[in-house]
Amino acid sequence: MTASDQHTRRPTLADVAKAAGVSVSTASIAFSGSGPVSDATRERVLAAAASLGYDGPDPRARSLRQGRSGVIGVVLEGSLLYAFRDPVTSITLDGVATALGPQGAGLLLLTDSGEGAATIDTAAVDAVILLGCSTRVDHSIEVFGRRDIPVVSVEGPSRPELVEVTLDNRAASVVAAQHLQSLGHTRVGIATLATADGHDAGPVTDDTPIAVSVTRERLLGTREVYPDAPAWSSVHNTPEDGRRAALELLSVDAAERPTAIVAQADLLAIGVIQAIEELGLVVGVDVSVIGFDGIRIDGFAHDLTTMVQPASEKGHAAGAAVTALLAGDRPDTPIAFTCELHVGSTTGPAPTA
Amino acid sequence: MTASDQHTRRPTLADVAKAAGVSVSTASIAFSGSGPVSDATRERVLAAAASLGYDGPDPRARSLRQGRSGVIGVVLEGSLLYAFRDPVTSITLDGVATALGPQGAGLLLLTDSGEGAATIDTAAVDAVILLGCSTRVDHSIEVFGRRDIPVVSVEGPSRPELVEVTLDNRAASVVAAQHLQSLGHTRVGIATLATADGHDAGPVTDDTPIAVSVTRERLLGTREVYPDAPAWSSVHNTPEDGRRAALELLSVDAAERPTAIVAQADLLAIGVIQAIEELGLVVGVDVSVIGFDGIRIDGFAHDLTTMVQPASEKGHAAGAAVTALLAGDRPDTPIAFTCELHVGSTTGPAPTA
DNA sequence: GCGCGAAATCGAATCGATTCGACTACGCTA
DNA sequence: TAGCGTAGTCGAATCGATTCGATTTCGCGC
Repeated sequence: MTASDQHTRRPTLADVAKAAGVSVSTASIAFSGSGPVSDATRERVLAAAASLGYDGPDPRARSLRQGRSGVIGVVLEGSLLYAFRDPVTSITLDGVATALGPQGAGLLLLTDSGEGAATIDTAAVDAVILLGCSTRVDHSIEVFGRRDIPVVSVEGPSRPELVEVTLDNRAASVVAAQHLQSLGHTRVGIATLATADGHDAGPVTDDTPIAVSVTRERLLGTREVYPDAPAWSSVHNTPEDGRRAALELLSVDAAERPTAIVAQADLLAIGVIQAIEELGLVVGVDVSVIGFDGIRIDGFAHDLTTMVQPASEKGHAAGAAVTALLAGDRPDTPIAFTCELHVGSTTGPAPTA
Repeated sequence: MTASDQHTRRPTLADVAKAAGVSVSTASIAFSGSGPVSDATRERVLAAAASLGYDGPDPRARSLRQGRSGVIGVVLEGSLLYAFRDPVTSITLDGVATALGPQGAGLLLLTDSGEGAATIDTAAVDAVILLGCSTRVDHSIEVFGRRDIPVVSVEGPSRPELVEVTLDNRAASVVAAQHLQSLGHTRVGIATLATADGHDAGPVTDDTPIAVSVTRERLLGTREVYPDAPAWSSVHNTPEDGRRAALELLSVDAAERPTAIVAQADLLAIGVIQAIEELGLVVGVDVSVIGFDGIRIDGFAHDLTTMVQPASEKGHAAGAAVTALLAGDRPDTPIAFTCELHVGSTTGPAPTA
């Protein structure tokens, strides 16, 4: 090593140790605090570090040696744009962050879509949280299993080796449907979420394969009450897609037309309401609308009837589960959450005509 | 190593190499594709890997050796909850992700708030993108500089060593104010974003120190046209905070009352409108409202007058800048974006009374 | 005054890959 | 047939820390 190298190269712990006149192991201890060091030594090490411009151990080296990176992977369905457009995702993620907060683990965003698939198995994560993913991630789950990386699945795929955080999607959908039933509705239409990542929007029959568990469970719940209800799937959880679905469902003879629409998500419901109004119909009178999620939509004109889910708690539970798993405890699984019916002004008695 | 260890321990590249009867270096090349290998050898290595359940190189070891982790840090202001509640953040982040997409770099979410501060300097990131951060991250920027970690600041702090992606916040705010001026408004109130992370809401005078550059620039722009306009700062960019700000600004004698309110963000504007309506006034008639951002608010009843900013492009530029920096190119800085005035129905002529 | 345990420090092994330089063998040209 | 370039392979160094076991030093009780 020449003198000029010393200017170029970033200082390492070895340089600091040499400058402080101690061994590398002692310097390491002085930084990490694991093990006994005299105050004098520690100060000497820290002083040497400061004068060399050393900012602490290289995280890469540290994580190799310790086998932990301090990073939790969060796998989202589809693109970030659509993932975060749904407030439920943000709120859940915030719950995760708060549960993880104290340790200050970083959250690494990953998606289960095409390109990212290379990354998802490649990332240096200590644990993984799947947020509403489809069966597409099955392969990755196996890889994580072989690597002893704990996986928490929030309303995602179900497998024995992973910890699940669940919502009573099916039961809640039954409650929602019964609410409509109690109002006298007999003809309802269903606006579903995506059946599988990358699939086009279109009619959903009993034979349609559904890879996304949330979509499947909510549909099954509704069909328990309304077995023959026509359903139309969307690609994204957005008002635009909900609007399109509603237009499809409502474009039939007036005699056949649904008097109520079950939307599998509030964002879809917003679009459904928009479509109804475009058709010159009155929401809650001509056509009732019930959503799912219970998000607060700022400045939204209607008080949406919906199944309110505890998104923040869900995220918090997922974060806590990760913490437990990393500590060696295996939490009881599944960790189940339930929804509550909120009756707003978008549902009303079935029109008598 | 005993036989039982082989069952416990995860296989390493060395194990694979031994099983395939090749050297570790050859096995490495067979996996990474860097360097010549005969097809026969590669197949033998891959077969050995498959039979041992080896899923590719350990990312920790790889990143130590290569000095790169494939992870880009994204530093957000405040908590994730509030960060993602603003659609601008999500959209920008998605822009970043698309620009980074092909390489499949992961995005590591970091916040500049208290606890995370330990993490932010500790994370193994190849580059960092600051999204609208305050001066609080100044120390971290220095650390990144010493570590040769490129930093891109999107509407964040400005320093010579970092690449900046900017918005014409000040000029756009002038345009917004001039729009009100052209409508005859003389008394306007300003609902600002947070002046500094952790600060309480309250009046903003010329002496108030403002650590968040976005807040400062937009305020300066408005004050160029309306030097004496009273301003009230919020803590979070939410309708609730906007509503409170509006109630503060409007709770004066009718003669003194602003006929228009400039909100520094659309989410604030929504709350402002809500407050106006609560007071029994008519938006766009009694009190005009202009926002900033140009987000589409699903199902929102009003067509908000606002300065539309290219959030996605901003994110994309930031991602592209990171890519360039990592490739060794230093992009021209700052990379500047401009806003456009969208005139909706929430602004109208100043009341003549 | 002797011995013992704890505190402080050190040297060396280790984490699991990538990469560099060296070596072999082979095919091609003159 | 001698010479040369290249594809293929290997061994060893390296990335920068943490951690284990050993060694030294010191204080204290008996």
